[in-house]
Amino acid sequence: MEGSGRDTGNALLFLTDEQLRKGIEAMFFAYRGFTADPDRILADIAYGRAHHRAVHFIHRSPGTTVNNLLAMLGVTKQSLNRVLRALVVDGLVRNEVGKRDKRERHLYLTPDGEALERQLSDAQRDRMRTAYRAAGPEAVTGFRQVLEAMMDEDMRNRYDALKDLKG
Amino acid sequence: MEGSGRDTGNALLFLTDEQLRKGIEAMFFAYRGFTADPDRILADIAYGRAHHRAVHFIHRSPGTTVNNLLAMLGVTKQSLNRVLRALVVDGLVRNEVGKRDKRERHLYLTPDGEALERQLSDAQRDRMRTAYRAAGPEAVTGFRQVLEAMMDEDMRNRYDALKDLKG
DNA sequence: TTGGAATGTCAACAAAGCTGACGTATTGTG
DNA sequence: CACAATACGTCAGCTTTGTTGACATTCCAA
Repeated sequence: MEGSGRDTGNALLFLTDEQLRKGIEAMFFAYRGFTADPDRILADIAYGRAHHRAVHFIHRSPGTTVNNLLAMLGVTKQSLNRVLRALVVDGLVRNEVGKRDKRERHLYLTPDGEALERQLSDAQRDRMRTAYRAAGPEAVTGFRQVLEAMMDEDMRNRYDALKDLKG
Repeated sequence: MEGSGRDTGNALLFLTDEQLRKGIEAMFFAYRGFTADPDRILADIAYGRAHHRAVHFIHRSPGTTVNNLLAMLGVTKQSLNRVLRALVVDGLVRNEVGKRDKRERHLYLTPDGEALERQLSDAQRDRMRTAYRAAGPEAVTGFRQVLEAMMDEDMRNRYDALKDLKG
């Protein structure tokens, strides 16, 4: 129960149930905002969040396989397949048989797919940028620290794997 | 383009697309963790996240009306009604006709409902506490600042309205 | 008092998750 | 080589949770 040292008795006041509850509610309402802008765009073209996620991660790692994507998203292949099929039919995703291993299908965004990805991520980044700017660099560091500490072990692994790509 | 003053040219490096993308992905994976523990509990009793949200907000403002709850959750009344009906049938929520306005139904958790709420929020708070402790008080402040800046106007109003209840 | 607004319920449907089963092509192994 | 394992796709059917539309009840104000 002894804190960082220089503080006396109330060093852990930020861990009270009240503070934690506020964090929980902030997380709930903020996530709404986080998805609101892409959701609006997607609704117009009869797509949903599942399509957004697929497009996002294919953009992040072009040539990824269906299995990789499955592991990223944490859904069943049946669920992903439904979404992926629509994206391929609509010409947003290209589906290439593996050269080394012909069982694998490598996924790429078509130019149209890239355009949609940009539209979606621009909207989401705009909101993020506004929030970051309002809060300032130190706040952003804390924001990221708490989020990373909140992830499950395997989620953090997926998150870290993405960082290695370009970050 | 001139920043806080003491920084020179790269004061806004935290606003690069790369940084924003990391924030977006952190938000995605962290939200998974955020809901994971309650989801596990709920799956055992054949409930979902919608039930959790209803129970949470009824607990927060006992006696609230269906309309209040609707505004909080941002779903249609038909969607909420289904969830609410199940909770009432199962004896977790009590449904009281308004005294002043008989059109309104005031919602309260029964003792069983309170017990479930405690079980769910304990699980969620535990994860939050662990994350908060790992990140430290300054990080938590930043975390909350960014989240609040990320909310839509009306979401922030709802969030603020809850803060006023107990502070 | 009567018509409109507010509140809540019932019915039907859609998106997106799930399980289970099965088929097919390909790869790796005993 | 024969056979098991892997990667992917698909069909069928179910659940949760969102949506619209139609409708009953209640309140309030013109």
